[in-house]
Amino acid sequence: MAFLPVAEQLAVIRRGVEKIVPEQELEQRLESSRASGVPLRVKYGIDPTGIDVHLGHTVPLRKLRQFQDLGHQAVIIIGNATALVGDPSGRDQARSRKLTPEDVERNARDYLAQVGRVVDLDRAEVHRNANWFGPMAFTDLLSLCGKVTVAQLLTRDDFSKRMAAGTPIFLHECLYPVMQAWDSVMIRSDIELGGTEQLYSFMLARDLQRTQGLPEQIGVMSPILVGLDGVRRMGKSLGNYIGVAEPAYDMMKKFMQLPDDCMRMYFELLTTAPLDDVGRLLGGHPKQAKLTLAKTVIDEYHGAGAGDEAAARWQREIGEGALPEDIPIATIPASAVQDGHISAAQLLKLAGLCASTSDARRAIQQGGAYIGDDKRAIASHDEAIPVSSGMLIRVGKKRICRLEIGGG
RNA sequence: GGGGGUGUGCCCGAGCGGCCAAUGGGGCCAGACUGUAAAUCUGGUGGCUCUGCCUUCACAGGUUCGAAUCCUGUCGCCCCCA
Repeated sequence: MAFLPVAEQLAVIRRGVEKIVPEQELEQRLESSRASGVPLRVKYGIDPTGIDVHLGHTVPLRKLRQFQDLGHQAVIIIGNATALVGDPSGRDQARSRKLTPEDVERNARDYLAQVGRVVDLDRAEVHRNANWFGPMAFTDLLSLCGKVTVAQLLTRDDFSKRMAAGTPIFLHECLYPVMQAWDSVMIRSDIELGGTEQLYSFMLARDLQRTQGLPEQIGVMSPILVGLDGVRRMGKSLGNYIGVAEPAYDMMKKFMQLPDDCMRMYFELLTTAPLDDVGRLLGGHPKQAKLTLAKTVIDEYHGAGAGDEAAARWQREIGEGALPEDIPIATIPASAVQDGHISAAQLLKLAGLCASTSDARRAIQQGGAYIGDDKRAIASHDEAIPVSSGMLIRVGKKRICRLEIGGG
């Protein structure tokens, strides 16, 4: 296939990209690729530790797809070697559940299935880095380490910060960037995609590629997508993410809770809407803009029309306070009911709306617990509530269930 | 190998023998307001058979009428020396 003129390619590539290093080389590389008709090899790697792909991951993934659509070769690295050692950033979790090779492989497959929603896997190369790290002898590893100095490692932002803060840095974590860089050597990447925090690893890859007599890769770095809290990066452990596999309505609810300030970034990184249009939209009512944002992204993952449908439901249930479509059923044992009554705090706890009776007492005391379709507030924790199957119980705005009185 | 620090509730961080279920901040929850945004205000944030009782301050022992606070040991982390 013929490549688009370089200027047009650059326009696509630059959108939503924070940093390209080295900037000038990208244009040259695109020129020579177009002249020779050889696609560039565009690398994106991830460790299959967790399995929920969220919108934060899709930022570089979308970029990868864009490169594919421009006719370049996507190369996905599954870090199944690195994943086995344990994720350096989540130390507590890494310790509590050690991943087995089987876990990692299952995660990898699961992960690829989700990635397929963004990237065209039929046109992508997929490599597992255990293929080259597995057979590597210890002496090979040593010689690889011989190419990197500790001072270099410490220039990394996160390491130096942790040094300063006195938090532990484990030796194997130091090897992470080295391994990642070696991946680039092995697959001969021309371009690597990732977040800006990857700068160090990307540059290290250039060093290693140079020593191996290979062309040096260019880093194309996306900004970090902030999560739903609008402050920290989107991440699974922070619980502030929207997963690509989530139901449309769940996505909708989460989008509508997004702080207004984040909308521009989300539009730029998660949609292809022309930025001029986005600017106009953001000039209007923020709620309208947010709806548009949500619908655009939801349509992408759930098909055209899914966004409108989710938005309509949101308007009904949240905007107008109608009852949710899917109210969970909470079963409480008949033995807990006496003469058709049960004490309020017990009820909330047994129904699973409150974690403990103490918690339930607090909720009631603060006027946040309601019963019945008319949302009557419960007055006191020891109030005897007449219960029957089918009655509604709620705590706050989000916790709701329908009661079912079971046997036993 | 030696020496010195440090370990508190979801997180950060006070407390350093009784008045400590433990100050403060963040987060989170509930109420008001609202666009289930932000900002703001109020209250809450170990458990229970709740005017009281029980279990918490790395872990295990000990000293005391009484310990998160003192002692001993174990473990983790940090720093310095070799």
